[in-house]
Amino acid sequence: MSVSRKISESAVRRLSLYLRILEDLERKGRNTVSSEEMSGRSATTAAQVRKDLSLFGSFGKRGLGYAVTELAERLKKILGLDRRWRVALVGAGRIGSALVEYSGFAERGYDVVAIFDSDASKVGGKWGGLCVRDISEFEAVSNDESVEMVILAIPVEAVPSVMEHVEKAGIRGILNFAPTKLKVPLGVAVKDVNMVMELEALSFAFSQEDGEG
Amino acid sequence: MSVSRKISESAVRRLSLYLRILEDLERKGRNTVSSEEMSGRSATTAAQVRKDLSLFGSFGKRGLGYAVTELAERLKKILGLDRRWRVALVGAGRIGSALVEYSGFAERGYDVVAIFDSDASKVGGKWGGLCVRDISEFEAVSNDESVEMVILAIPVEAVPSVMEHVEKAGIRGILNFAPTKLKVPLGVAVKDVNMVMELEALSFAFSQEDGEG
DNA sequence: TTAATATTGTGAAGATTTTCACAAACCTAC
DNA sequence: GTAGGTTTGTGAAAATCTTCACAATATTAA
Repeated sequence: MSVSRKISESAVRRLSLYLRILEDLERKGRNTVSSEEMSGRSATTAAQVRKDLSLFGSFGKRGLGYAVTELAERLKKILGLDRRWRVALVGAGRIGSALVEYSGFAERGYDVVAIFDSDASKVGGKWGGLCVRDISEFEAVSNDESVEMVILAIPVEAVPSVMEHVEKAGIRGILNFAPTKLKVPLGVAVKDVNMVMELEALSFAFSQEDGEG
Repeated sequence: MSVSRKISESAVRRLSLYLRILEDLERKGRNTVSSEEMSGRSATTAAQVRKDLSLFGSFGKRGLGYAVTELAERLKKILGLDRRWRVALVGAGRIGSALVEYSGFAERGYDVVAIFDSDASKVGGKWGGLCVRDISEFEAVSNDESVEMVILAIPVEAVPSVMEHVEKAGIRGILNFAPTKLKVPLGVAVKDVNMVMELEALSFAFSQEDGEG
C-alpha cells in the first residue's frame, strides 16, 4: 500500500483526532464504530471521515463500520506511532518545563532524551533525570543519543544560533514554539505552535461578529 | 468597510504572521514594504499576501507598496488588537504556569485577570499577583471581572464540569489545551492547541518519507 | 510632459478540499 | 437463500483556496 498522494495538513490533523476518539472508544470496550459516529465526535462529516481513511486503504466493513482496535492500530502506523521517537528539548525555560513534565508525550511514544540551554546557570541542572547540556554540545550529544526531532522552546533572538546547531546535526523534524518562521533546508519538517496566534484568531472572530449584524 | 465574506482560518493565521513581520520592520525603522518582501518572510506568495489584505480593503499604494506602520495598525484593528481583552485561566498546573508567566500575552493585549482551579491545595495560592479561585466561583468572579475569553489548561476528565461553568457564564471564546473536542453552543469560538497532535504531524511526515523513495 | 520602472488590486484560471449520492458489500432474521 | 436494513468506498459535483497575469496607478527622472 504505497501512498504517493500528498496528504493535506488538515487531513493529518483529523487522523490524529480520529485516533484519539478510537482510543476512547477502546477504553469503553466498544468493538465497532461507524463513520457517522466518528463524525459526531470530531466536528466533521461522515463522508469526510470515510474519505480521509480511504486515502490509506479500505479499513471498514460495509454495513458494519470500522473495527475500533484494528483501525486504531492502522492509524498509529500511519501516524508513525508504531515506534518510539527520540526527541531533544532546546530551551530549559517555562515552556520547556511544562513540556518535559507532561506525560502525554511519553504516552504517545515521544521520549525526551536530552535537554539543552545556553544559559550557564541552567546548564548542569537536573530535569526529571536528565542533565541540562550546553547548546554547544548539541551536535555531539544528539548524535550519541540518536535524536530525531527537536522541540524548540527558546526566545526569537536565540533562534539563528540554535538553528545552526540543529541543521548541522541533521535533525529533520522541529516543533517550534518561537514566534518566528524558521528557515530550514529542504526535507526538514517544521510545525509551529503559537499560542498568541490562536488568541488572535479568537479576538478576530469576536471583532467580526461585533462589526456585523 | 463591512466584511460579510467568511475569512478562512488559514487567512487569519497569515494575517497574524504579517502583523508580526510588520512590527519587526517597524522596529528596524522601515517605512514601506512590498507584498514581495512580505511573502519572502512568511512562506507564501506575493499574490497571496495581496489577496489576503484585499479581503479587508485597499491598503497599499501601487508602485510603492504598503506603509508599514499604517498597515500594522489596520491589521491590529482587524485582529481585534486595538483594545485589551480580559482573559481567565482555568487550571493552575504546569501549562497554566507557563502561560501566566509568558509576557507575550500581555504585550498583545490579553490580560489574565483571574485564575481558577478545583484542587483545594492550589486554591488561595498567589500567582503573579492573582489569587487562585475555586472553579465553583467561576460565574460570579468572571462576571465581576468582565472575563471575555478563557484559557482551558485542564485534564480531559475535568472538561465537562468546567465547561458547565464556562457556558453558564456566557463566555464566547476558548483557547483549549485539553486534548478533546469541546462541545460548545453556537456562537462560541474555540481554538485548540494540541502539542501531541503537532508532533504526530511530524512523525507522519517522516513515516511518509521512509515509506516511499 | 512623457517615458521608464515598480507594485498593487483583482478577475479568471487552476488546484485542492469537501460534500453529495449511490452502487456494492455486509449482517440479521426468517 | 432471500429480503430488509445498514454502512462503506468512491466517482462526480460543488465549494473553497491559491496562483496567474495584467490593467491601473504611483514614483522618479529628464
